[in-house]
Amino acid sequence: MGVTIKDIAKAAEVSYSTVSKALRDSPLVKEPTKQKIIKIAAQLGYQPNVAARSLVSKKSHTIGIVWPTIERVTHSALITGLNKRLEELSYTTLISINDMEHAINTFNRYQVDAIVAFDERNSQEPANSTVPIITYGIAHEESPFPTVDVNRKQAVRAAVNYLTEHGHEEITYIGGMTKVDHLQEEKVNGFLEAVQENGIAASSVVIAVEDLESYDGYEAMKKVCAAQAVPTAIISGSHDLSKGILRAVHEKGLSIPGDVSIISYDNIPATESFEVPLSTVGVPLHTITEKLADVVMRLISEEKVEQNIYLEPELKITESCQTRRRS
Amino acid sequence: MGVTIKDIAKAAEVSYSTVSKALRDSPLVKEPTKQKIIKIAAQLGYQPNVAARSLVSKKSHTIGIVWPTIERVTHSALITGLNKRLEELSYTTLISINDMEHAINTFNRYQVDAIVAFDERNSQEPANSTVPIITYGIAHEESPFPTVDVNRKQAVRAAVNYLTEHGHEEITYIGGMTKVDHLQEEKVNGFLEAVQENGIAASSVVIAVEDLESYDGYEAMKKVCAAQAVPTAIISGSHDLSKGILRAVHEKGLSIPGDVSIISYDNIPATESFEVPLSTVGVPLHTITEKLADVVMRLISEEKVEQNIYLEPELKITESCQTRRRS
DNA sequence: CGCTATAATAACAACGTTGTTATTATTGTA
DNA sequence: TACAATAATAACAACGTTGTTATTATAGCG
Repeated sequence: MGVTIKDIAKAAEVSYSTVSKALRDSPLVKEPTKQKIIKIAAQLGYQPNVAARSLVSKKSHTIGIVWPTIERVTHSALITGLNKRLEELSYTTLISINDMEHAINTFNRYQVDAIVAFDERNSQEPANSTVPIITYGIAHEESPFPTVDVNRKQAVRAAVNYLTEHGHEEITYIGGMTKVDHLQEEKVNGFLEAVQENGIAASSVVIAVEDLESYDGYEAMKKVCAAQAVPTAIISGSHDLSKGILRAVHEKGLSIPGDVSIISYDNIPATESFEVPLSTVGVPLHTITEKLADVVMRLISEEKVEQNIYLEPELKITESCQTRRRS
Repeated sequence: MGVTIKDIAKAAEVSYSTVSKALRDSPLVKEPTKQKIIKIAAQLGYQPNVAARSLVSKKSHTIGIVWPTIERVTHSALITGLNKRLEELSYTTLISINDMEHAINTFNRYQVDAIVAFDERNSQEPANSTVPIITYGIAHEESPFPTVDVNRKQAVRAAVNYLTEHGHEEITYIGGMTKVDHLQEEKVNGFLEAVQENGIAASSVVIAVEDLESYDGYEAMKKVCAAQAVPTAIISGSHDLSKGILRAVHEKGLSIPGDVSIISYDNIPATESFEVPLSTVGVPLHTITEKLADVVMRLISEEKVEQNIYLEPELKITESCQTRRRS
């Protein structure tokens, strides 16, 4: 029951090949004819059949996204953003929440033009995909695919450096520490390296949290407050953790930044809606999606792409930080 | 560079139409020939081209899911489950995180066989889709589409009834109450109706929470504990809220079910991993996805489908509830 | 052995679109 | 006015697959 170019051709009293050209805005069609055809197409509610189109063009104008961990909220905003950006570039996204191999099979059938994989454990085997694949996560040389990587280590280092330069000598990092999640591990490593280099390793602490939920931050911060020596600055490993940390600070009656300065790692916007607008360090979400879409487009047009693409984090300081007098 | 049936035909020295039949397991092909073709197809890593297939069959074997609110975690498990079920039925899902209208246009181009909409505010206008649409949410007669609805009101009523029958006379409901979210409102209404009918309206309380996160439950429960008269039973509006409620109870040193009985609304599994396995009332996730997939299949094969399909909740009582002696 | 009935395979048209080639209409120029 | 050059449109093939029809190979039987 779908409207095809043949229906339009009949209505406009031209051949269907003329309709095809008119709708693709070809200069081979006279302007008035073109206008007439476009108008009729709109009236009939014509939607081009992607199957037919991709069959002949060998392009589907579709990007596959592998996202096996749909429950992880952190990535949701990322995918939403990427999807929006790709729509702007008139690509459609096909999201698969299966494992890599299964997803690639599906995507091959659909002849997607490229695949973006959010699978953390980027598989070592080259996974026989006929189309370019790009992964988001931790870059390493052996990866068979180009990778876009947020430089998390650098981000946390920047936060530590900033705080040290502003007189802080007791800094506590609250975040995930499981070896499994490399993304979290990188941040911790950045912290440890930086405090070492700045000579404040002795007075610096890492508090490991179970999960990255708001409540975990809350509990961790309560622990921190209970200790005899409260640090002068906190670095939080994620946006959600920061929410909990703020609650704990609030309950304890401490002031920010009077008693404690806080910098939160994140790449989500919306940190401004907090009671205290948080200082943050990380790559803006917009930058990541922009870059991912950009690389995908380059891969599709078969341009060369660097193996590892690092995005540099930005340090955004607000009133949640203040300079510390040496005591 | 993709492998087509013609490549297989050449390798197997048969015509391509024979290959097509062999791969679709047609009885028109002799068994040994069939086996040979299937083997070669596997060797070459053949994946049928969906574009070509759907062009000729007018079926895409693809289901579109409209999910504009990708950030809502609650639905994630639902979509993951639905996706898995549809895969079993050899359908692929196309998830769109755009608004209904935009999504329908995309889906029309892709010739999806049906659309499942998780958009809460199910639009009144019939949205000119050429394929059947089914919505998940609150059923009402005017909706232009068939709707699968969890009977939330009934669920909470069942919880209240159970508790009343077991001697509880002071019950508190903790949950969302904004008029905007009908899904939450229904539960509250169920509670209010039931306490009224059971004649315990005077001693029953509704605590409204801002959001449905774990922390909101925690805060609400702390408020409850602080009051002079602690209720003998709590009904929680969601799985996440329950997590926070349990923390608060734990902190306060109350025992479950000794001091307070708890029933949690939810349809997510994994409540068993809690310290105290919670009593729950709701429709099992599995039942919902099963039903949704079932209805979708019926719609595709053009069978008649009821306008509103109600799923009856199940009350699952564990050791988090106990009978209360009248004081 | 020769013929028909049937099994097995091959050839072909169609799905809706695009790019190329062929045809027809229009214009410019001597 | 006649003829080429060019503009506009139409016709056609192809993309990879499926369902239908046509052809060829095999078996059954008198």
